[in-house]
Amino acid sequence: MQAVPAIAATARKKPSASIRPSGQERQASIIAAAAALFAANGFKGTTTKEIAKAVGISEALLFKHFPTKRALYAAILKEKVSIPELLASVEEAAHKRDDERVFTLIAGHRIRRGSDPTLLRLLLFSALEGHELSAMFFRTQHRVFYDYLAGYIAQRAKEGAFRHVDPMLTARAFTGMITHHRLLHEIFGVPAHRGPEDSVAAYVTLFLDGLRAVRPTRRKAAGRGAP
Amino acid sequence: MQAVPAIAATARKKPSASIRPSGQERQASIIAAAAALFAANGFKGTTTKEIAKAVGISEALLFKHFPTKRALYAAILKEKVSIPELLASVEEAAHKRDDERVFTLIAGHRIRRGSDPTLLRLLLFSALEGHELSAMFFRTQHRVFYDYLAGYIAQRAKEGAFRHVDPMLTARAFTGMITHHRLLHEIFGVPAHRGPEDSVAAYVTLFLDGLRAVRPTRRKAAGRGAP
DNA sequence: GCTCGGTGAGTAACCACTCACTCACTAGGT
DNA sequence: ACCTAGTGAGTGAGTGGTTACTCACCGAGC
Repeated sequence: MQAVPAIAATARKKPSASIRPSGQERQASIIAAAAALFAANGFKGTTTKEIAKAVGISEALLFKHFPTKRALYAAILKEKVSIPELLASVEEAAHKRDDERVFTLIAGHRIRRGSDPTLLRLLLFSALEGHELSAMFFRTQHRVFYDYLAGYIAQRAKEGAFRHVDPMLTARAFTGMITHHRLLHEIFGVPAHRGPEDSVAAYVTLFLDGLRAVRPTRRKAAGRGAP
Repeated sequence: MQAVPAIAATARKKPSASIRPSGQERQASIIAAAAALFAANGFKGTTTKEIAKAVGISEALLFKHFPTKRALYAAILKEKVSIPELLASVEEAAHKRDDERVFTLIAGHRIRRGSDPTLLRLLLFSALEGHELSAMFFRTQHRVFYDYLAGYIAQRAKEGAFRHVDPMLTARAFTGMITHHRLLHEIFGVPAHRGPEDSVAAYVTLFLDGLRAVRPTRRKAAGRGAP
């Protein structure tokens, strides 16, 4: 719904001192404006006329840069959706067996990703609308992310530091804890309960303590009374 | 994308023994067919022509039953999205302080909800596309669900059974653990790791142990070696 | 003078929605 | 028993507006 007037303003027709932007500059400004619109309204909900207006150019020029609407959409997804660069620092922490740091790094990364509403909406829309690139992204993301975390959990369990849990289930559970909060807020409009970053420590502590806990002796119904 | 031929078949023109369906029956069959299409392709991605074809009637008749496409969509959301009936059994378990049962009931309910792809997609699409009813649903859902769970966690912490955690954060974390798994599978096409129901126990154990754990003595980097 | 950034004015297809109309059946008067 | 007026289910053939995309044509700078 929301337009992107800031971008359009940089490209207005000025009869005097006309610094005509190069093809690449134009392409970048088109992608920026279109990404915002696609994120807000989805692929079907966005018209090429709207995009052209937001950039400040004619529809015809839009089709000089991208042969079809779908090609523009694909270019945006390809640009926005990149494999994260977090693995180096995580691997270092993992080598040191610094569980807190491993989980904190991963949680922080997820929160940062989830806090970009444009990216979040773009990804959800593309998945729901069944765009091929979205499926590919998740396959890749899955490999570098969930598989790594699951592997770490399995290793720590073997070393006796964690309880014996299902590693992949646990990796997904941890990720879900983080992203659900962001999803509720960014997509469903539920008010944010805390600042995104200062909840990381709380999540990590809660989760790690669960992983490390020695199973308590079965004490069913410990303590009685109305809630 | 997928048509609903079964429904259409019941309403074909048969010169002999023509049992014309009543208005209410028609209305129900329209809602069923349209819900499947809206869930698959979203509001903007579904045409009234497609819906009429799926039901097996003319477009004109569709507009005799629902004044606009939007009204049909609203009727579907209103029907599909109902407040869950789970609170009675949960309250009983909560009164008995049966933590396992409280969390298991809630987890099971979330999984059952999340396992209906039509409902899940309908809800996500409507939230992304900004339909008013979706926001309302989540406000209601939030009250009866998250608030209750957070209240229970706070109470149990006060009684000394749980550690002192942020109750709302913890309630959302638990819910997120459950739904993320379903989201990955149903929306993003990540293969299911386990059957949905048999992961409940694993989640609950992991989470409850985290809540009950006595904070372990700080032991940074316990155990070394390559992963 | 030729390329490149840029456009106004289209076009065919598609969209939600309308209209004038048919058909099968029923209730009631005669 | 028969006519008839009414009713509700149902439709073919549109309507005006919108959509993605095209094309012939500019004007400025190298």
